[in-house]
Amino acid sequence: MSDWESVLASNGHRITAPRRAVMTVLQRVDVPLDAAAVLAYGRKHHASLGLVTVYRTLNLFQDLGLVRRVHEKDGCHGYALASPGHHHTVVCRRCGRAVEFTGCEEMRMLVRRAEAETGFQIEGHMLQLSGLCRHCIKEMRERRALR
Amino acid sequence: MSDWESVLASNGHRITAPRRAVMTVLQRVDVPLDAAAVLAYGRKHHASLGLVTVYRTLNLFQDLGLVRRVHEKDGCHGYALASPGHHHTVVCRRCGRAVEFTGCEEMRMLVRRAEAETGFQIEGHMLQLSGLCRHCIKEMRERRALR
DNA sequence: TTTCCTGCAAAAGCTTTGCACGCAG
DNA sequence: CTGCGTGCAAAGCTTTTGCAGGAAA
Repeated sequence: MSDWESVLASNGHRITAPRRAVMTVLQRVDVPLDAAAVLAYGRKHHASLGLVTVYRTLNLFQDLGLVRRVHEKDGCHGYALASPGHHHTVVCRRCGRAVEFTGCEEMRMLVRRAEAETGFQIEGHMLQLSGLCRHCIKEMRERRALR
Repeated sequence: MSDWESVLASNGHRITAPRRAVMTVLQRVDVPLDAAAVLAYGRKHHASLGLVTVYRTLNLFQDLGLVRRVHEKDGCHGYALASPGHHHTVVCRRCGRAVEFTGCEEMRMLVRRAEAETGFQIEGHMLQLSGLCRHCIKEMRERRALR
């Protein structure tokens, strides 16, 4: 039984074909997908998959912490696999690839300053970096070389 | 002519009553508001304000950098006034108040590490802190004292 | 006067609900 | 066997588009 399956089972949820299909899609694609995209890819694994089930499954997975919403400048409805625990996302501005990384000790000073400046008692943060992924850096370099 | 009015004017947009109403609302409230909320408050300043105009105005203001979308765990459709330039938001998890603060020199090390770990060439970031505002800290302290 | 802007109505998306059937446990 | 999970249809929301009248510059 894989990791996510035991999370489901131990919370009293069943392992079903649609849920497997959704999880497979998210595991194989590292770009955040919206519900419609999960449906499209998911049907390759479970032909009768329905959009409603995709929504319900994504919501369930999100509640269980298996999946995470990725916020983009516009329309923040992307879902991506979530590694357990606190972590951050790096999104490629060109192709949309999203990679996670952990650790944020470096932010301690910043948080302290923000508390002093705003009077807030800070408990958490959401950090998302954006830039170009390895792949796109290479492609842009090659394209430039052609000229 | 106030600051935001010159931004509009210099970009070839007109200063109108609905736009003034929307801007007034955002200037007076420091909680991120969605379109419906802007409409409700805005009607106190311009009774005939319509929802469609609110959407169009918020989109325009966003394009001009006058207004900024605030992302929340669920439903990221809050709009708040944006100070010019790069800055971050601190949101109160209890009352929703949002305050901005600037500066992120402290993140340089983190960004460097993320680049090394992910292979991305990082260009920007979106940071949002959450916690309790001064106001809510006080209220919770008082409530606890009552028991 | 000339456009741009507005508000209404309607369309277009996106997400959730209701319900009967089917399958996991 | 039981009852959770599924898929369809339809409802519910949020956001955008089309259009004619009205106001800013």
